[in-house]
Amino acid sequence: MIALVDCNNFYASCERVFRPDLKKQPIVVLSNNDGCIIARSNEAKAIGIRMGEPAYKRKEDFKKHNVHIFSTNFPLYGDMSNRVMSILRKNSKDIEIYSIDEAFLDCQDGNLKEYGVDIKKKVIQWTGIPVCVGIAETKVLAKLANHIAKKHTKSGVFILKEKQNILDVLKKTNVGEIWGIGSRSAKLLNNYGIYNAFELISLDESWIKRKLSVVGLRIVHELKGIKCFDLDNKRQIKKNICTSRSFGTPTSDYNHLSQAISTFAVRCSEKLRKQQSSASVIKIFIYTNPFNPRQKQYYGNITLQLDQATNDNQIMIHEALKGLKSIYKEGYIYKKAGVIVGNLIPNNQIQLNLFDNLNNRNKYKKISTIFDKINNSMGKDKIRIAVQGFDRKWQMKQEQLSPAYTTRIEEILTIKI
DNA sequence: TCTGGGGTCCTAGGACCC
DNA sequence: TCTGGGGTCCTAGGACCC
Repeated sequence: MIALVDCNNFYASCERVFRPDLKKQPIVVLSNNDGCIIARSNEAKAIGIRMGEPAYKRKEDFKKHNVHIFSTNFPLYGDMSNRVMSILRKNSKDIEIYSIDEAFLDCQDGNLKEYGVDIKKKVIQWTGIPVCVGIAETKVLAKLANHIAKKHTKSGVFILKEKQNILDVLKKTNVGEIWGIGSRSAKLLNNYGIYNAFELISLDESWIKRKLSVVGLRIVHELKGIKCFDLDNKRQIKKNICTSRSFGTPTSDYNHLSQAISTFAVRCSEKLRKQQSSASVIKIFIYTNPFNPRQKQYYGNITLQLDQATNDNQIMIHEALKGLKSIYKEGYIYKKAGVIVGNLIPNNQIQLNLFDNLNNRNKYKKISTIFDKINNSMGKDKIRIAVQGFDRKWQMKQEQLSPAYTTRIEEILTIKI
């Protein structure tokens, strides 16, 4: 059996752990740049605040209902996530950490209800984060079970096992609510008169394959209790890595862009070194604000092949700026920029280039290692390449940032007794 | 009237997830 | 004034091979 443990309103719950005064209060967490609403407490959901809405459109509701607003605080959420996951790891045979706030657990077919309740109790008691648990035979069904646990149970635990029970649930599940069926596929199915999961699994399989490809067919199999997705416990190695940001203040200044792009290139290199791989291609993009119809629009992007796969700060900056130079156009107001590195190769499998004209790669490598050492202990970008800049006028807005309670010693919680 | 059969690799675009 | 960031997988079609 597979259990899906999913944290409730994760980011909002993280903020609340350290602000017990906000119990039962509406909370929202905003995306980078304080742009969109990306997490809501139950109270905020009840007001009708939707996921992904631009925050400025809800300003009045925030005021009217006294909604507490937070900028994203990823160091905090990442750390809280690690705490939750370590508890789950200790309480299961095998675990797949699927995202920052959910994990699939391999669980014995014993007293499942007791198991789920126990996990839920431990996590809330040891971290302060409420979770729900759904248990079933396949991942897709476990997802469904979790959904029911969240919406329709008091205990926050739901076991989806008996055949008749499953069919009843499928009849009440809209196709769009199934994990892996997105809005496009849901619309397509609706057009053919298929509305719920039971109707979906009753269809001819060759038709499903034709319309929804093997991806859809696998989902249908999983709904029928046939396992197609195994627990994946070692997917840490990424195939692409991206660092991109919207700017707090849009800019047309080339220097701002080069500061941003070189900083993103360094971020990508750091992520590469962390997973011990190197990139063979790098893509750079810059674009104007697509939501502003009165502005001249431009989307510039270029992909560069590297002579030899690398994860070095300086080489990556060099290539990124070469790319930026070729796509930059004067007279546009840029809102967002980013760097994507791809064709990632494990460091010990890099193909050397016969015509490599960079004969001091080892020296660069040592410098990057030292950068990591200093920045890991002293703070991000404490030591940096000059072109990354110091004034950082383009940096994102985070006006409602909560303290990094668990990862920065000077921001640790003070308790008065 | 009528033109084979069997492969690989790469890329762009679509669909999906959190 | 004001709209996030980071991923994965699959397919069709092109270009190529014998």
